[in-house]
Amino acid sequence: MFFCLMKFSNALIEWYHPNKRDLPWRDTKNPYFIWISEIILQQTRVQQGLGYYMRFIEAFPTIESLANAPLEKVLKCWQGLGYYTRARNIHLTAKFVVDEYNGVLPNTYAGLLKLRGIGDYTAAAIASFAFDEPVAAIDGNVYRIYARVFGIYAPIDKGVGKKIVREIATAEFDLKQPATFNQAIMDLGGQVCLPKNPLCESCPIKAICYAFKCGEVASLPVKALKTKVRDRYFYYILIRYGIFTYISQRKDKDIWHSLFEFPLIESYHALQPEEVMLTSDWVDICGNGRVEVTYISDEQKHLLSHQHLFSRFFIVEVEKPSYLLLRDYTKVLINDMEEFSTPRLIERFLAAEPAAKYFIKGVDF
DNA sequence: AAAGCGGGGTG
DNA sequence: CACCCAGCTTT
Repeated sequence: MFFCLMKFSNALIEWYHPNKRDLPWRDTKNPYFIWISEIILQQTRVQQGLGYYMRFIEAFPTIESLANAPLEKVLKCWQGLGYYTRARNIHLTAKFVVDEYNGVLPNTYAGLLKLRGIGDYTAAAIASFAFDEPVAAIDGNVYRIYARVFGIYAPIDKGVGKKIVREIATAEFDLKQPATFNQAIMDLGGQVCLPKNPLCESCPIKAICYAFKCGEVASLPVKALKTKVRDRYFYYILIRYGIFTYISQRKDKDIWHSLFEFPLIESYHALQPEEVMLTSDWVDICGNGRVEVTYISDEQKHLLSHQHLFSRFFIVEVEKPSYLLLRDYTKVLINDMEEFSTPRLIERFLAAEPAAKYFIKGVDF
């Protein structure tokens, strides 16, 4: 048994040294950089996170610079990455650490775990990478690898399966090289033990892998939870009031918390453009004065993992802003829109030809 | 324990 | 189309 336990780590780390990915957050022991990288990489592929990481530490090279920045600047840096609560929490925690801990991040798993936005995995990752604390970091890769290697059929997205994997991960963990072991097993998951069509022939631990030996690779790991997808219909009103438009910031308990958007009419079933323009919301937003609709976009389909959004953009010139716009929305220069963090859906429309022609530059009549 | 939260890559 | 990604927080 002991022999078997040692073999896992040895084979893994022997594979890792010549095959490790060269990633910028691996060149440092700076806890701040490692923390930022781990938050960015939550539910995010390394390839997608790389550019964001480089831009983020360029914009906020120290925890103090992050703490002192306005939230809007942090969100703008996060634009397009998704799970925007991460950006809010990273900012909250930076301020907290600067105020309460003199700018020094906790140097233990237990201390890190108390911070907002840092859960079990992230605390273990930072503690092992930055401080060499011997604690197993268990992410999606690790669940998959142990479920396959040890033939765990308990769903890894439920309590029992997680508990079993945690026990195995603790037993297999290499106490002598915490950082290397955690990096190595995640690299194996990211490069070899892939969710679909894993490269088993190139795997350093295929000889001890239950799933490989029993032909169960495609059936493991087991997942129980299904995310159900909801349809929503978004109709955005891009007001043109001279060189100004109106925007608002999204509330919590919904998608895109804290991001900026145009006045929105939401429906739970599809509406034709004419129907949108007959709603009371339309009247409230556009007012009773002279209104000219200069552009109506095609329906844009925007897919989130848990919602399907069907949306349309209306560009509307108004003579004077409605009471609702004055009361509930912020007047901004159209040319300043790029300063605000917006959902990808809006970012894309603003970057497209119709917006430039009908909204940003205006219409010649 | 389960649901909610983005966006993009991949087969 | 479904599934998944260096998960966390709230309910």
